[in-house]
Amino acid sequence: MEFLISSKHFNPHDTFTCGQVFRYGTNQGRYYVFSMDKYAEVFQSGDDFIVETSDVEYFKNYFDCQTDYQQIKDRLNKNLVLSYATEYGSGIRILRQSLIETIFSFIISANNNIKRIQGIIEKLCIRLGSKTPYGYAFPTLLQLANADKQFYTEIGCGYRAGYIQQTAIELLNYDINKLYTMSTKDSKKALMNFKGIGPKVADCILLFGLNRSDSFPTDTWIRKVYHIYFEAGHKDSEISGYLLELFGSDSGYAQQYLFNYLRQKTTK
DNA sequence: GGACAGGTGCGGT
DNA sequence: ACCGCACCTGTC
Repeated sequence: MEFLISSKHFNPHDTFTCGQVFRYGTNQGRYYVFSMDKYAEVFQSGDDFIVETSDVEYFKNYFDCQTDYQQIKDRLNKNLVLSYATEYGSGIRILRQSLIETIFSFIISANNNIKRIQGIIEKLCIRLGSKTPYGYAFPTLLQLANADKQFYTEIGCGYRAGYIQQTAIELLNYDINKLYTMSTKDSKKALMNFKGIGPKVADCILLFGLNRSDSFPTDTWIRKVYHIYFEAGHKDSEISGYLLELFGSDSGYAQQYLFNYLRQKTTK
């Protein structure tokens, strides 16, 4: 089965390469992506992209199809830097991902590079996840909690091995649904009680796993953006607070456009 | 071969 | 609260 997304505010390259997701790739001109135990392929057809998947409803939500990106861009474009960034990454969508997958993916991402993160997550899926018709699923919480620390070391998690193992076990006895109903601020505090989740990782989980667009992950790239285009010499917590105030509930979108803008320009 | 990666935990003020 | 520092390890 398949459905269409207009290319006006979407393309898979912008969306997948702006750092929010790790299990994607290209094959013969098509993009493919995994999410938990689900899978989709994306390819262009005229002015649209076709999403081919066995779970249409899941991926319509995943690709944030009910959000009006024109309105978001109109608001953000009042800021000069953002007007360049939204033009540059016009096809970015914020993916509505699974909470468990974002929690563990972003613990792994801390002080790590994307290539290595992808390798670790792939091994994680192959060795712990269930087999599906198209590949291996991201492990369930139970599968993650049943693996020991040595396993996580073996697949290359380094000093994060203990964080992952501990957090998986603690989450087993935690009512994860609370995170959906709490305020963004309280959810962030709750997330930061788990090992391996600091302010940056918590913001990523809020934005990508809990759909809280009123969070602004401040990483090395955003720090650079801020110091180049906004002001110099501020601490992370101040940067995050300032940008959050500036962009409000559009913060998450602003963050992705800015991240993409600087990273693509400086790594090419 | 050393610095770098989408930071975090920990101990010391 | 707010620093400063050590930290696994593949990749360049």
